Amino acid sequence: MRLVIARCSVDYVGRLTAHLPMAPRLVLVKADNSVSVHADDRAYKPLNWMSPPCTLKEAEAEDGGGRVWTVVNKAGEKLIITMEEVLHDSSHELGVDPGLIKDGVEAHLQELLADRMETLGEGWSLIRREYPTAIGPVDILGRDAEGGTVAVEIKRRGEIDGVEQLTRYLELLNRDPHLAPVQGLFAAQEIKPQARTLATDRGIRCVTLDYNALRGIEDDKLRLF
Amino acid sequence: MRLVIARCSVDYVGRLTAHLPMAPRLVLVKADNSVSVHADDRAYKPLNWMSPPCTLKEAEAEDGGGRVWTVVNKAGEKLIITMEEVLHDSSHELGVDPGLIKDGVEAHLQELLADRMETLGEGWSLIRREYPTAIGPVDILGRDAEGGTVAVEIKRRGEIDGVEQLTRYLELLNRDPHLAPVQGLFAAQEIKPQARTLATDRGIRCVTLDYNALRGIEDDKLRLF
DNA sequence: AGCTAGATGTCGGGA
DNA sequence: TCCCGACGTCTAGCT
Repeated sequence: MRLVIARCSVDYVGRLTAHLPMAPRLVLVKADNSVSVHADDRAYKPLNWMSPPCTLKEAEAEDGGGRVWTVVNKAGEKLIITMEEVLHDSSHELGVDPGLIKDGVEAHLQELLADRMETLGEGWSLIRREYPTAIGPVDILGRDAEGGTVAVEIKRRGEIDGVEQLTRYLELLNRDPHLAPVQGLFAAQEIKPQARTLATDRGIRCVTLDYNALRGIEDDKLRLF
Repeated sequence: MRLVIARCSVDYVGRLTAHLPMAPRLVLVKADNSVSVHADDRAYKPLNWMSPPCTLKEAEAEDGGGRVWTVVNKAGEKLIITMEEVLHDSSHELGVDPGLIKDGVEAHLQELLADRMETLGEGWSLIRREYPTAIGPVDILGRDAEGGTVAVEIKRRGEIDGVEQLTRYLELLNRDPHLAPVQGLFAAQEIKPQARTLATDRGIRCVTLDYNALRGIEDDKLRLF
Protein backbone atom coordinates (compact mmCIF):
# COMPACT_ATOMS: atom_id res chain seq x y z
CA MET A 1 0.00 0.00 0.00
CA ARG A 2 1.48 3.29 -1.11
CA LEU A 3 0.13 6.63 0.09
CA VAL A 4 0.89 9.73 -1.93
CA ILE A 5 -0.38 13.19 -1.14
CA ALA A 6 0.20 15.42 -4.12
CA ARG A 7 -1.01 18.38 -6.08
CA CYS A 8 -2.21 16.60 -9.18
CA SER A 9 -4.53 16.69 -12.14
CA VAL A 10 -6.25 13.54 -13.34
CA ASP A 11 -7.68 12.41 -16.65
CA TYR A 12 -9.76 9.30 -17.18
CA VAL A 13 -10.62 7.99 -20.61
CA GLY A 14 -12.72 4.85 -20.68
CA ARG A 15 -16.40 4.22 -20.19
CA LEU A 16 -16.63 7.99 -20.01
CA THR A 17 -14.23 10.89 -20.19
CA ALA A 18 -13.47 12.78 -16.99
CA HIS A 19 -11.04 15.44 -15.87
CA LEU A 20 -9.89 16.69 -12.48
CA PRO A 21 -8.14 20.07 -12.36
CA MET A 22 -4.84 20.47 -10.45
CA ALA A 23 -5.40 20.30 -6.67
CA PRO A 24 -4.02 18.51 -3.60
CA ARG A 25 -5.36 14.97 -3.26
CA LEU A 26 -4.61 11.53 -1.88
CA VAL A 27 -3.44 8.95 -4.40
CA LEU A 28 -3.70 5.41 -3.11
CA VAL A 29 -1.82 2.54 -4.76
CA LYS A 30 -2.65 -0.92 -3.50
CA ALA A 31 -0.69 -4.15 -3.71
CA ASP A 32 -2.72 -5.28 -6.73
CA ASN A 33 -1.64 -2.12 -8.64
CA SER A 34 -5.09 -0.62 -8.39
CA VAL A 35 -5.13 3.15 -7.98
CA SER A 36 -7.68 5.50 -6.47
CA VAL A 37 -7.70 9.28 -6.12
CA HIS A 38 -9.47 10.73 -3.09
CA ALA A 39 -10.55 14.24 -2.15
CA ASP A 40 -10.95 15.23 1.48
CA ASP A 41 -14.65 14.40 1.66
CA ARG A 42 -16.98 11.45 1.20
CA ALA A 43 -15.86 8.23 2.85
CA TYR A 44 -16.76 5.75 0.23
CA LYS A 45 -16.11 6.96 -3.24
CA PRO A 46 -12.85 7.97 -4.86
CA LEU A 47 -12.98 10.86 -7.34
CA ASN A 48 -11.27 8.63 -9.87
CA TRP A 49 -9.88 5.13 -9.86
CA MET A 50 -8.65 2.14 -11.83
CA SER A 51 -9.73 -1.31 -10.73
CA PRO A 52 -7.41 -4.31 -10.92
CA PRO A 53 -6.09 -5.97 -12.94
CA CYS A 54 -4.18 -3.01 -14.34
CA THR A 55 -0.64 -1.79 -14.89
CA LEU A 56 0.94 1.35 -13.47
CA LYS A 57 3.72 3.21 -15.23
CA GLU A 58 5.54 6.08 -13.55
CA ALA A 59 7.49 8.63 -15.65
CA GLU A 60 8.99 12.09 -15.39
CA ALA A 61 6.94 14.84 -16.99
CA GLU A 62 8.37 16.10 -20.28
CA ASP A 63 9.08 19.52 -18.82
CA GLY A 64 10.80 17.89 -15.84
CA GLY A 65 8.37 19.63 -13.51
CA GLY A 66 6.81 16.56 -11.98
CA ARG A 67 5.70 12.96 -12.41
CA VAL A 68 3.13 11.41 -14.68
CA TRP A 69 1.45 8.14 -13.76
CA THR A 70 -0.31 6.14 -16.42
CA VAL A 71 -2.64 3.36 -15.29
CA VAL A 72 -4.12 1.10 -17.95
CA ASN A 73 -6.38 -1.96 -17.77
CA LYS A 74 -7.14 -4.79 -20.21
CA ALA A 75 -10.10 -3.00 -21.74
CA GLY A 76 -7.87 -0.07 -22.69
CA GLU A 77 -9.33 2.28 -20.11
CA LYS A 78 -6.73 4.81 -19.04
CA LEU A 79 -6.12 6.90 -15.93
CA ILE A 80 -3.47 9.59 -16.17
CA ILE A 81 -2.28 11.36 -13.04
CA THR A 82 0.00 14.37 -13.43
CA MET A 83 1.73 15.33 -10.17
CA GLU A 84 3.03 18.86 -9.87
CA GLU A 85 4.15 18.64 -6.26
CA VAL A 86 4.46 15.63 -3.96
CA LEU A 87 3.71 16.44 -0.31
CA HIS A 88 3.94 12.94 1.11
CA ASP A 89 4.94 9.54 -0.17
CA SER A 90 5.10 6.41 1.98
CA SER A 91 4.75 2.66 1.47
CA HIS A 92 3.52 0.03 3.89
CA GLU A 93 3.37 -3.75 3.91
CA LEU A 94 -0.06 -4.94 4.99
CA GLY A 95 -0.26 -8.54 3.83
CA VAL A 96 -3.45 -10.33 2.80
CA ASP A 97 -6.54 -9.33 4.71
CA PRO A 98 -8.40 -12.08 6.61
CA GLY A 99 -11.64 -10.67 5.20
CA LEU A 100 -15.01 -9.41 6.31
CA ILE A 101 -17.60 -11.45 8.16
CA LYS A 102 -21.14 -10.28 7.41
CA ASP A 103 -24.42 -11.03 9.06
CA GLY A 104 -27.90 -9.85 8.20
CA VAL A 105 -27.86 -9.82 4.41
CA GLU A 106 -30.56 -11.29 2.21
CA ALA A 107 -28.99 -14.75 2.13
CA HIS A 108 -29.13 -14.89 5.91
CA LEU A 109 -32.74 -13.69 6.05
CA GLN A 110 -33.60 -16.45 3.62
CA GLU A 111 -31.97 -19.11 5.82
CA LEU A 112 -33.76 -17.86 8.89
CA LEU A 113 -37.15 -17.73 7.19
CA ALA A 114 -36.78 -21.16 5.60
CA ASP A 115 -36.25 -22.49 9.12
CA ARG A 116 -39.28 -20.66 10.49
CA MET A 117 -41.96 -20.79 7.80
CA GLU A 118 -44.63 -20.55 10.49
CA THR A 119 -43.67 -16.91 11.09
CA LEU A 120 -45.09 -16.26 7.61
CA GLY A 121 -48.35 -18.09 8.17
CA GLU A 122 -49.77 -20.67 10.52
CA GLY A 123 -49.13 -24.21 9.36
CA TRP A 124 -46.86 -23.14 6.51
CA SER A 125 -44.03 -25.42 5.44
CA LEU A 126 -41.00 -25.27 3.19
CA ILE A 127 -40.89 -26.94 -0.23
CA ARG A 128 -37.44 -25.60 -1.05
CA ARG A 129 -35.17 -22.56 -1.08
CA GLU A 130 -33.92 -21.16 -4.39
CA TYR A 131 -36.63 -23.04 -6.30
CA PRO A 132 -35.41 -23.00 -9.91
CA THR A 133 -37.50 -21.57 -12.75
CA ALA A 134 -36.68 -20.68 -16.34
CA ILE A 135 -36.24 -17.03 -15.40
CA GLY A 136 -34.24 -17.57 -12.21
CA PRO A 137 -34.61 -19.05 -8.74
CA VAL A 138 -37.56 -18.21 -6.45
CA ASP A 139 -36.19 -17.34 -3.00
CA ILE A 140 -38.57 -19.67 -1.14
CA LEU A 141 -41.31 -21.97 -2.36
CA GLY A 142 -43.61 -23.19 0.39
CA ARG A 143 -47.00 -24.70 1.21
CA ASP A 144 -49.74 -23.10 3.27
CA ALA A 145 -51.97 -24.90 5.79
CA GLU A 146 -54.46 -25.82 3.03
CA GLY A 147 -51.73 -27.33 0.82
CA GLY A 148 -51.65 -24.37 -1.59
CA THR A 149 -48.35 -23.25 -3.06
CA VAL A 150 -46.71 -20.00 -1.92
CA ALA A 151 -43.85 -18.19 -3.63
CA VAL A 152 -41.88 -15.92 -1.30
CA GLU A 153 -39.60 -13.13 -2.49
CA ILE A 154 -37.24 -11.87 0.21
CA LYS A 155 -35.56 -8.48 0.20
CA ARG A 156 -33.76 -6.50 2.84
CA ARG A 157 -35.52 -3.41 1.50
CA GLY A 158 -38.73 -4.05 -0.41
CA GLU A 159 -39.03 -1.84 -3.49
CA ILE A 160 -40.96 -1.90 -6.72
CA ASP A 161 -38.48 -4.01 -8.67
CA GLY A 162 -38.80 -6.74 -6.06
CA VAL A 163 -42.57 -6.82 -6.62
CA GLU A 164 -42.00 -6.96 -10.38
CA GLN A 165 -39.60 -9.84 -9.90
CA LEU A 166 -42.09 -11.80 -7.80
CA THR A 167 -44.86 -11.03 -10.30
CA ARG A 168 -42.80 -12.60 -13.10
CA TYR A 169 -42.19 -15.71 -11.00
CA LEU A 170 -45.87 -16.01 -10.12
CA GLU A 171 -46.91 -15.71 -13.75
CA LEU A 172 -44.55 -18.52 -14.66
CA LEU A 173 -45.31 -20.76 -11.67
CA ASN A 174 -49.03 -20.42 -12.27
CA ARG A 175 -48.57 -21.96 -15.72
CA ASP A 176 -47.49 -25.19 -13.99
CA PRO A 177 -50.66 -27.23 -13.27
CA HIS A 178 -48.86 -29.13 -10.49
CA LEU A 179 -48.27 -25.90 -8.59
CA ALA A 180 -51.13 -23.57 -9.58
CA PRO A 181 -52.68 -21.67 -8.01
CA VAL A 182 -49.58 -20.06 -6.51
CA GLN A 183 -49.95 -17.34 -3.93
CA GLY A 184 -47.34 -14.56 -3.68
CA LEU A 185 -45.70 -13.22 -0.54
CA PHE A 186 -43.37 -10.24 -0.44
CA ALA A 187 -41.18 -10.30 2.67
CA ALA A 188 -38.73 -7.57 3.67
CA GLN A 189 -37.33 -5.80 6.70
CA GLU A 190 -38.77 -2.60 5.29
CA ILE A 191 -41.33 -2.18 2.50
CA LYS A 192 -41.60 1.09 0.59
CA PRO A 193 -45.17 2.44 0.30
CA GLN A 194 -45.14 2.31 -3.51
CA ALA A 195 -43.97 -1.30 -3.45
CA ARG A 196 -46.68 -2.19 -0.92
CA THR A 197 -49.33 -0.51 -3.04
CA LEU A 198 -48.23 -2.31 -6.19
CA ALA A 199 -48.02 -5.66 -4.41
CA THR A 200 -51.45 -5.30 -2.81
CA ASP A 201 -52.91 -4.24 -6.16
CA ARG A 202 -51.62 -7.49 -7.60
CA GLY A 203 -52.93 -9.64 -4.77
CA ILE A 204 -49.50 -10.16 -3.27
CA ARG A 205 -49.39 -10.18 0.51
CA CYS A 206 -46.66 -8.13 2.21
CA VAL A 207 -44.84 -9.06 5.40
CA THR A 208 -42.24 -6.98 7.21
CA LEU A 209 -39.58 -9.06 8.91
CA ASP A 210 -38.05 -8.38 12.29
CA TYR A 211 -34.50 -9.58 11.80
CA ASN A 212 -33.58 -9.45 15.45
CA ALA A 213 -36.68 -11.40 16.42
CA LEU A 214 -35.97 -14.02 13.76
CA ARG A 215 -32.39 -14.28 14.90
CA GLY A 216 -33.57 -14.42 18.48
CA ILE A 217 -35.78 -17.37 17.69
CA GLU A 218 -32.81 -19.02 16.03
CA ASP A 219 -30.59 -18.25 19.01
CA ASP A 220 -33.19 -19.82 21.30
CA LYS A 221 -33.19 -22.91 19.12
CA LEU A 222 -29.42 -23.14 19.29
CA ARG A 223 -29.45 -22.69 23.04
CA LEU A 224 -31.46 -25.90 23.35
CA PHE A 225 -28.51 -27.94 22.12
CA MET B 1 -7.22 14.07 5.69
CA ARG B 2 -5.67 11.74 8.23
CA LEU B 3 -3.89 8.55 7.23
CA VAL B 4 -3.43 5.83 9.81
CA ILE B 5 -1.83 2.48 9.16
CA ALA B 6 -2.57 0.19 12.07
CA ARG B 7 -3.17 -3.35 13.18
CA CYS B 8 -6.85 -3.14 13.97
CA SER B 9 -10.09 -5.01 14.30
CA VAL B 10 -13.35 -3.44 13.16
CA ASP B 11 -16.98 -3.93 14.09
CA TYR B 12 -19.91 -2.41 12.27
CA VAL B 13 -23.42 -2.50 13.64
CA GLY B 14 -26.06 -0.82 11.54
CA ARG B 15 -27.89 -1.88 8.45
CA LEU B 16 -26.10 -5.16 8.99
CA THR B 17 -23.56 -6.56 11.39
CA ALA B 18 -20.00 -7.03 10.21
CA HIS B 19 -16.69 -7.90 11.79
CA LEU B 20 -13.06 -7.65 10.69
CA PRO B 21 -10.45 -9.65 12.63
CA MET B 22 -7.24 -7.97 13.81
CA ALA B 23 -4.90 -7.23 10.88
CA PRO B 24 -2.87 -4.35 9.43
CA ARG B 25 -5.01 -1.92 7.41
CA LEU B 26 -5.30 1.67 6.27
CA VAL B 27 -7.75 3.82 8.17
CA LEU B 28 -8.69 6.99 6.31
CA VAL B 29 -10.31 9.93 8.08
CA LYS B 30 -11.52 12.76 5.88
CA ALA B 31 -12.19 16.38 6.70
CA ASP B 32 -15.92 15.69 7.06
CA ASN B 33 -15.17 13.07 9.78
CA SER B 34 -16.06 10.21 7.48
CA VAL B 35 -13.97 7.09 8.01
CA SER B 36 -13.05 4.21 5.73
CA VAL B 37 -10.98 1.09 6.37
CA HIS B 38 -9.01 -0.26 3.43
CA ALA B 39 -7.21 -3.55 2.81
CA ASP B 40 -4.34 -3.73 0.35
CA ASP B 41 -6.53 -4.68 -2.60
CA ARG B 42 -9.48 -3.38 -4.61
CA ALA B 43 -9.33 0.27 -5.62
CA TYR B 44 -12.94 1.16 -5.22
CA LYS B 45 -14.46 -0.26 -2.10
CA PRO B 46 -13.26 -0.08 1.50
CA LEU B 47 -13.77 -3.11 3.76
CA ASN B 48 -15.77 -0.98 6.16
CA TRP B 49 -16.77 2.64 6.37
CA MET B 50 -18.99 5.33 7.86
CA SER B 51 -20.42 7.98 5.57
CA PRO B 52 -20.82 11.59 6.66
CA PRO B 53 -22.38 13.18 8.55
CA CYS B 54 -20.97 11.33 11.53
CA THR B 55 -18.97 11.89 14.69
CA LEU B 56 -15.63 10.34 15.59
CA LYS B 57 -14.56 9.70 19.19
CA GLU B 58 -11.07 8.52 20.03
CA ALA B 59 -10.34 6.83 23.35
CA GLU B 60 -7.73 4.68 25.04
CA ALA B 61 -8.57 1.01 25.27
CA GLU B 62 -9.57 -0.11 28.77
CA ASP B 63 -6.52 -2.32 29.07
CA GLY B 64 -4.32 0.55 27.92
CA GLY B 65 -3.07 -1.58 25.06
CA GLY B 66 -4.25 0.65 22.23
CA ARG B 67 -6.85 3.05 20.93
CA VAL B 68 -10.54 2.59 20.25
CA TRP B 69 -12.32 4.76 17.71
CA THR B 70 -16.07 5.00 17.76
CA VAL B 71 -17.78 6.48 14.72
CA VAL B 72 -21.53 7.09 14.93
CA ASN B 73 -24.03 8.61 12.50
CA LYS B 74 -27.52 10.10 12.91
CA ALA B 75 -29.24 6.78 12.29
CA GLY B 76 -27.33 5.20 15.18
CA GLU B 77 -25.14 3.07 12.95
CA LYS B 78 -21.84 2.42 14.65
CA LEU B 79 -18.32 1.66 13.49
CA ILE B 80 -15.85 0.59 16.14
CA ILE B 81 -12.16 0.38 15.31
CA THR B 82 -9.82 -1.15 17.86
CA MET B 83 -6.17 -0.38 17.14
CA GLU B 84 -3.59 -2.67 18.67
CA GLU B 85 -0.54 -1.12 17.03
CA VAL B 86 -0.21 2.11 15.04
CA LEU B 87 2.39 1.90 12.29
CA HIS B 88 1.83 5.30 10.71
CA ASP B 89 -0.22 8.37 11.51
CA SER B 90 -0.12 11.58 9.48
CA SER B 91 -2.47 14.46 8.71
CA HIS B 92 -2.64 16.63 5.62
CA GLU B 93 -4.51 19.78 4.64
CA LEU B 94 -6.05 19.37 1.19
CA GLY B 95 -8.72 22.04 0.97
CA VAL B 96 -11.93 21.80 -1.03
CA ASP B 97 -11.67 19.89 -4.28
CA PRO B 98 -12.54 21.78 -7.47
CA GLY B 99 -14.54 18.75 -8.59
CA LEU B 100 -14.88 16.33 -11.44
CA ILE B 101 -15.78 17.23 -15.02
CA LYS B 102 -17.60 14.40 -16.81
CA ASP B 103 -18.42 13.94 -20.45
CA GLY B 104 -20.04 11.27 -22.55
CA VAL B 105 -22.68 10.11 -20.12
CA GLU B 106 -26.20 8.88 -20.62
CA ALA B 107 -27.81 12.26 -21.19
CA HIS B 108 -25.57 12.62 -24.20
CA LEU B 109 -26.99 9.48 -25.82
CA GLN B 110 -30.46 10.94 -25.45
CA GLU B 111 -29.40 14.21 -27.09
CA LEU B 112 -27.78 12.39 -29.96
CA LEU B 113 -30.80 10.17 -30.57
CA ALA B 114 -33.27 13.03 -30.38
CA ASP B 115 -31.25 14.70 -33.13
CA ARG B 116 -31.20 11.56 -35.25
CA MET B 117 -34.61 9.94 -34.87
CA GLU B 118 -34.22 8.41 -38.35
CA THR B 119 -31.59 6.04 -36.95
CA LEU B 120 -34.44 4.44 -35.00
CA GLY B 121 -36.81 4.10 -37.92
CA GLU B 122 -37.28 5.56 -41.38
CA GLY B 123 -39.34 8.71 -41.36
CA TRP B 124 -39.44 8.93 -37.56
CA SER B 125 -39.57 12.34 -35.91
CA LEU B 126 -39.25 13.78 -32.42
CA ILE B 127 -42.24 14.95 -30.39
CA ARG B 128 -40.17 15.78 -27.34
CA ARG B 129 -37.43 14.62 -24.97
CA GLU B 130 -38.25 13.93 -21.32
CA TYR B 131 -41.98 13.76 -22.11
CA PRO B 132 -43.67 14.15 -18.72
CA THR B 133 -46.09 11.57 -17.33
CA ALA B 134 -47.60 11.02 -13.89
CA ILE B 135 -44.98 8.39 -13.08
CA GLY B 136 -41.97 10.20 -14.51
CA PRO B 137 -40.58 11.47 -17.80
CA VAL B 138 -40.35 9.26 -20.89
CA ASP B 139 -36.85 9.60 -22.37
CA ILE B 140 -38.09 10.29 -25.91
CA LEU B 141 -41.57 10.50 -27.37
CA GLY B 142 -41.63 10.37 -31.17
CA ARG B 143 -43.77 9.72 -34.21
CA ASP B 144 -43.25 7.00 -36.80
CA ALA B 145 -43.70 7.38 -40.57
CA GLU B 146 -47.42 6.50 -40.29
CA GLY B 147 -48.01 9.12 -37.58
CA GLY B 148 -48.16 6.57 -34.75
CA THR B 149 -46.71 7.45 -31.36
CA VAL B 150 -43.48 5.83 -30.13
CA ALA B 151 -42.10 5.86 -26.60
CA VAL B 152 -38.34 5.31 -26.40
CA GLU B 153 -36.50 4.24 -23.27
CA ILE B 154 -32.74 4.77 -23.48
CA LYS B 155 -30.16 2.96 -21.38
CA ARG B 156 -26.43 2.45 -21.66
CA ARG B 157 -26.96 -1.16 -20.61
CA GLY B 158 -30.40 -2.56 -21.26
CA GLU B 159 -31.61 -4.81 -18.46
CA ILE B 160 -34.92 -6.13 -17.23
CA ASP B 161 -35.79 -3.19 -15.00
CA GLY B 162 -35.49 -0.88 -18.01
CA VAL B 163 -38.09 -2.97 -19.82
CA GLU B 164 -40.35 -2.84 -16.76
CA GLN B 165 -39.97 0.94 -16.65
CA LEU B 166 -40.91 1.30 -20.32
CA THR B 167 -43.83 -1.09 -19.81
CA ARG B 168 -45.25 1.13 -17.07
CA TYR B 169 -44.91 4.20 -19.30
CA LEU B 170 -46.60 2.42 -22.21
CA GLU B 171 -49.50 1.30 -20.03
CA LEU B 172 -50.04 4.90 -18.93
CA LEU B 173 -49.52 6.53 -22.34
CA ASN B 174 -51.92 4.09 -23.95
CA ARG B 175 -54.70 5.36 -21.68
CA ASP B 176 -54.39 8.76 -23.40
CA PRO B 177 -56.71 8.68 -26.45
CA HIS B 178 -54.69 11.46 -28.12
CA LEU B 179 -51.57 9.28 -28.10
CA ALA B 180 -52.82 5.67 -28.23
CA PRO B 181 -51.78 3.34 -29.63
CA VAL B 182 -48.24 3.92 -28.41
CA GLN B 183 -45.46 1.66 -29.63
CA GLY B 184 -42.49 0.90 -27.35
CA LEU B 185 -38.81 0.98 -28.30
CA PHE B 186 -36.02 -0.12 -25.99
CA ALA B 187 -32.69 1.42 -27.05
CA ALA B 188 -29.34 0.67 -25.43
CA GLN B 189 -25.68 0.29 -26.25
CA GLU B 190 -25.95 -3.28 -25.02
CA ILE B 191 -29.08 -5.33 -24.34
CA LYS B 192 -28.99 -8.32 -21.99
CA PRO B 193 -30.63 -11.52 -23.34
CA GLN B 194 -33.24 -11.66 -20.55
CA ALA B 195 -34.20 -8.05 -21.16
CA ARG B 196 -34.50 -8.67 -24.89
CA THR B 197 -36.67 -11.73 -24.31
CA LEU B 198 -39.00 -9.88 -21.95
CA ALA B 199 -39.24 -6.87 -24.26
CA THR B 200 -39.99 -8.98 -27.31
CA ASP B 201 -42.58 -10.93 -25.33
CA ARG B 202 -44.32 -7.64 -24.58
CA GLY B 203 -44.17 -6.40 -28.17
CA ILE B 204 -41.43 -3.90 -27.44
CA ARG B 205 -38.83 -3.55 -30.18
CA CYS B 206 -35.15 -3.52 -29.18
CA VAL B 207 -32.42 -1.47 -30.80
CA THR B 208 -28.72 -1.50 -29.92
CA LEU B 209 -27.02 1.85 -30.28
CA ASP B 210 -23.53 2.52 -31.54
CA TYR B 211 -22.41 5.50 -29.46
CA ASN B 212 -19.34 6.19 -31.56
CA ALA B 213 -21.30 6.05 -34.80
CA LEU B 214 -23.96 8.38 -33.40
CA ARG B 215 -21.29 10.74 -32.17
CA GLY B 216 -19.54 10.46 -35.54
CA ILE B 217 -22.68 11.59 -37.31
CA GLU B 218 -22.91 14.49 -34.90
CA ASP B 219 -19.24 15.37 -35.45
CA ASP B 220 -19.86 15.39 -39.21
CA LYS B 221 -22.77 17.75 -38.67
CA LEU B 222 -20.63 20.09 -36.61
CA ARG B 223 -17.87 20.03 -39.17
CA LEU B 224 -20.27 21.65 -41.67
CA PHE B 225 -20.32 24.86 -39.66
C1' DA C 1 -15.31 -16.01 -19.37
C1' DG C 2 -20.04 -14.41 -19.23
C1' DC C 3 -24.22 -13.46 -16.83
C1' DT C 4 -27.43 -12.42 -12.90
C1' DA C 5 -28.91 -10.45 -8.81
C1' DG C 6 -27.54 -8.11 -4.37
C1' DA C 7 -25.54 -4.01 -2.07
C1' DT C 8 -24.12 -0.99 4.69
C1' DG C 9 -24.59 0.24 -2.67
C1' DT C 10 -23.58 5.85 -3.34
C1' DC C 11 -25.07 9.95 -5.59
C1' DG C 12 -27.83 13.52 -7.62
C1' DG C 13 -32.25 15.60 -9.07
C1' DG C 14 -37.04 16.66 -8.50
C1' DA C 15 -41.51 16.77 -5.97
C1' DT D 1 -37.56 15.27 3.38
C1' DC D 2 -38.59 11.27 0.61
C1' DC D 3 -38.56 8.99 -3.74
C1' DC D 4 -36.62 7.41 -7.89
C1' DG D 5 -33.26 6.42 -11.43
C1' DA D 6 -28.26 6.49 -12.97
C1' DC D 7 -23.81 4.79 -12.04
C1' DG D 8 -17.01 4.28 -15.14
C1' DT D 9 -22.13 1.29 -10.48
C1' DC D 10 -18.98 -2.74 -7.77
C1' DT D 11 -18.97 -7.44 -6.31
C1' DA D 12 -19.89 -12.25 -5.33
C1' DG D 13 -21.69 -16.47 -6.93
C1' DC D 14 -22.88 -19.57 -10.38
C1' DT D 15 -22.98 -21.60 -15.40
